[in-house]
Amino acid sequence: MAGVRVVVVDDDALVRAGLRMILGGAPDLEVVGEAADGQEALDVVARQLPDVVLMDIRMPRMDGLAATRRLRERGTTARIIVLTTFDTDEMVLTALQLGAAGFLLKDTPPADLVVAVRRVALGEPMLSPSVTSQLIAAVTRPAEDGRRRKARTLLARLTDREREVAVAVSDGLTNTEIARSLHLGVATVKTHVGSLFTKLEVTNRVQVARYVHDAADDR
Amino acid sequence: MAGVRVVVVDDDALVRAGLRMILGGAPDLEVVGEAADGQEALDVVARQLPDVVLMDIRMPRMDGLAATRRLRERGTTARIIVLTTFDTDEMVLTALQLGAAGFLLKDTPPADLVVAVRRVALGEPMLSPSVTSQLIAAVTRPAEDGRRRKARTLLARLTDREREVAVAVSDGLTNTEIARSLHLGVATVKTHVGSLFTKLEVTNRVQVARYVHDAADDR
DNA sequence: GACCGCCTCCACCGTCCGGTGGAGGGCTCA
DNA sequence: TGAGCCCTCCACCGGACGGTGGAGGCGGTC
Repeated sequence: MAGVRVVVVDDDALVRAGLRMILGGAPDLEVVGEAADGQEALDVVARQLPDVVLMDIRMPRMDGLAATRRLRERGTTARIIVLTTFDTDEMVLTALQLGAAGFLLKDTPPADLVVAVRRVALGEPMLSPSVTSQLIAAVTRPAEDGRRRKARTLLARLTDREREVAVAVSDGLTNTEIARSLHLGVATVKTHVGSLFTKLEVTNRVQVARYVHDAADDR
Repeated sequence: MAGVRVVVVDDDALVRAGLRMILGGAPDLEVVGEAADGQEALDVVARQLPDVVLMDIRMPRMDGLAATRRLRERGTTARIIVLTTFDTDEMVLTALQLGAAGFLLKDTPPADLVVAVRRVALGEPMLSPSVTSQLIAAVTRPAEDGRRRKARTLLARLTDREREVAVAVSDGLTNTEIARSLHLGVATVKTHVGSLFTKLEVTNRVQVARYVHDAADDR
């Protein structure tokens, strides 16, 4: 198969040279371009259409995150690996939300860097261990959990039909609207809603909505 | 340095044998115990005090997730790698919340498996690429955001009093209860609620609750 | 001082909601 | 073949909700 075409973006010429040397050592990788800031990066990527972009964050003119956003907006097919010295929570989440496929620290061993480029080129993600840890921490977040778990367990006790009705209720539909949307009689809907009140131990539909939101609510 | 002591937990003897062979091939790894279900795992881990536990999920008697929870509750120092064939969203999150240090699919190449055990022994996390992807997806979630922003801006347009009422409404209080809790007449509450409907462009209080939840909702 | 927005409250009225007590059919499982 | 659960639907009723059109006071601003 053809080699993986890589563009290196970093404001430090030494870093670029280092990366070029590391990646050049792998026969299946080819550095097809360099850029010293985000602005240049946009041009080079547009010209070279690389498979992978190694993108520093801290750069003059346009930083790596902004450049990543721009590239994504332009519908680039290049996978972007953000490469930086620091890994603040903010940055990691932002970068991933902007569509970065990888997030590596600059202390990544050369061999791992090569592996990362290959993997990302194949569409797999690649994160440094500490970044993975942050992600886990962000996802785990035991907060709220009490209420959320309670909501989940209570909702789990509902029958399928009741759960459908509960969701409809929490969407703000009236009984009549729910009946229409589920192809039921209004009386049936009322029965289900009544069961919801009993099972969830609430007295009105807003509280049902609370449960549904708590249970679903993101994390 | 001393070798990494590993316990293998899987109900399939063939799988255990395979893992033993793979890990045994690495001079710095040593399989010091096996278990065929979660219950056994607790015993073996207590006796061997391994550095790393490779834990299958689907097992009779006690599954891997329950065993992981138990081990953590007992304050084990062993790092646990969950090893499974499937990676449903639920499982991944649950496992990580229970304190698993790794989550690998059973199709992980032997070499990667060895690397994973070493890394986890050092306290680093190790996830299969597809698991990492799920995590990123869970964290990214660009959805909601639009709705959330909209909710925030609309709520910002409310007067202070209206916002108080909106919150009360979203807590599931009736107009009468809101009146009592804010020391107002019921008529006043009704007026405010009416304004809420107009300003938020909704027709009932459940939808008001949605806005409040969307705007406040955690992250 | 006149205007304007916010807060407070009132009356009226139709609709929807929530509570109660049913009934019949389908399903599974003992 | 019952018993038990779920789903479907009915009737009745009081109270809560939602819509409309007000009124008065209070604090700003032009």
